[in-house]
Amino acid sequence: MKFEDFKSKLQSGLNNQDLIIIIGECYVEYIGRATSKLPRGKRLIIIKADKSISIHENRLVRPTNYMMDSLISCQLLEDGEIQLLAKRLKPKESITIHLHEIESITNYSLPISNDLRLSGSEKELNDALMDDLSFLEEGLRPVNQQQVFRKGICDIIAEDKNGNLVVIELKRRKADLSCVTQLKMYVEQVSNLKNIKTRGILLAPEIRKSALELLEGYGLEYFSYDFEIKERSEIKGIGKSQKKLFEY
Amino acid sequence: MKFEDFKSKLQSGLNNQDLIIIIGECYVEYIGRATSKLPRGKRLIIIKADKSISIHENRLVRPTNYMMDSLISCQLLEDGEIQLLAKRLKPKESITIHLHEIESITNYSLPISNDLRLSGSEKELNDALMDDLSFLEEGLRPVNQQQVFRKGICDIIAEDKNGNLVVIELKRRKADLSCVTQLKMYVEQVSNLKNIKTRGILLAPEIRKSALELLEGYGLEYFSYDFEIKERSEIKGIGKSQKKLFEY
DNA sequence: GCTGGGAGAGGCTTA
DNA sequence: TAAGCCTTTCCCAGC
Repeated sequence: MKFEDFKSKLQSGLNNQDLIIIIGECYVEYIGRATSKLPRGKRLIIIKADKSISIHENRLVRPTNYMMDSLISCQLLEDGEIQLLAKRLKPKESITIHLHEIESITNYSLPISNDLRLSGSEKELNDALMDDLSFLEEGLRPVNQQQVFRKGICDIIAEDKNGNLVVIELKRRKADLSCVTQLKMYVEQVSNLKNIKTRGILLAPEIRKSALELLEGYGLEYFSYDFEIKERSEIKGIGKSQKKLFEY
Repeated sequence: MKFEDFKSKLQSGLNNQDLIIIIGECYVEYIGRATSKLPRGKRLIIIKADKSISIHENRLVRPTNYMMDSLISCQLLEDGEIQLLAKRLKPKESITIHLHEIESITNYSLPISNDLRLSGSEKELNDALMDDLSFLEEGLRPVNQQQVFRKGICDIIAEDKNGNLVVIELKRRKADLSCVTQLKMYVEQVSNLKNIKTRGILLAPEIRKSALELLEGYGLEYFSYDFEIKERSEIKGIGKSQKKLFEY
């Protein structure tokens, strides 16, 4: 494909905010947050209306190279090579696509919409949980949701029937070590701040064995729950899997 | 586009492990780890040789819907609607693409390669650091790299000139709260296991203010460093940004 | 297969 | 803009 044809097609697509699909033999270099080289091979290149660019191989969901908010240009080198360039200032990074052969470039007029409607996010579960904490534990009542602390944001802060503060960390998937350390940190923060005995509850559908051990060692509590996703997320039930170890 | 034409083109692409590009007006439903609905609109659909499928809008690098290792099929409903289905068993999930109009379906013969060569990963920095710990602190010598503990994996364990164990957590980007809690956990683990005074050093190019405060509160240490990425990553220098607070 | 953890994480929300 | 954090995280390496 001639450079002039390629360039005008590309310019037209960029101007119209089309979705641009390029198939071609190329060698890709990235320099920025890291560096990478993608040896010569046939690839799919996608340029979208928001100036995001991505280079895909014929496997995996994620692109091998990509950039958001890029400045896109192309140039013809003296030796006849066509280069497609994507640059960005913050962070400073660049993708250089050495196009040895262009099999096709096609522009598609697609709306720049943003209308995926997702159900079952943690936010929804959080709201559902806040509606009624008592089925987690009798006498538990919410004090605050998404409380911002000096260091981090607690999902839920509640008070139990004995007047203890309870920090609740909600997860929508199997809890791992990081969930436990996260909760631990919040409990420490709240405890220090309020200078009051504070419990910590990790609420997740499942928990990894090592995470449960760590949690128990910290004197925190774990509750399991099931959730069903319909129009709005519903929490089906709470299973108390673990009793508090230390009464301090 | 006629269903039979679409179906045969799709089948051919799947059989040949082509990269398949579909542009069409569609409505997408996802049920699985969450649920989502993507209202009718023109979208890009990519099917790759490894049976990964993704649906893209004309913005963002990441697809709105996607699935790995999917079983892909298509069917014609009685009312004339063409459906493209992607299913998976573990986790059980499904994408249903209601194709109202097919603008194009194109198969591209692309190799199923996996040859991105990335430099500047944490692994590389780790190796570079292990070559000489002494420029971090005089007398510091490595004991173990990537030590697997019961709960988590330490980046580096070293011994300082006074015989104290030193747990080093290396990050290639700005350290946040989770880096600190992660290091804290390792230090606790090592300290308990070996029953010996253990220091913890967080090594990162930058650190967030709140993370530094938390780290200081825990009696851990932070060192900043610069790195340059060439063929192999090189660590340019170590800056001691923070002195140990507690000598316990 | 599960687990741990990095990623050029991306992307969103709020201070 | 920075911080905090969820994600259908994805993806890989190790066990």
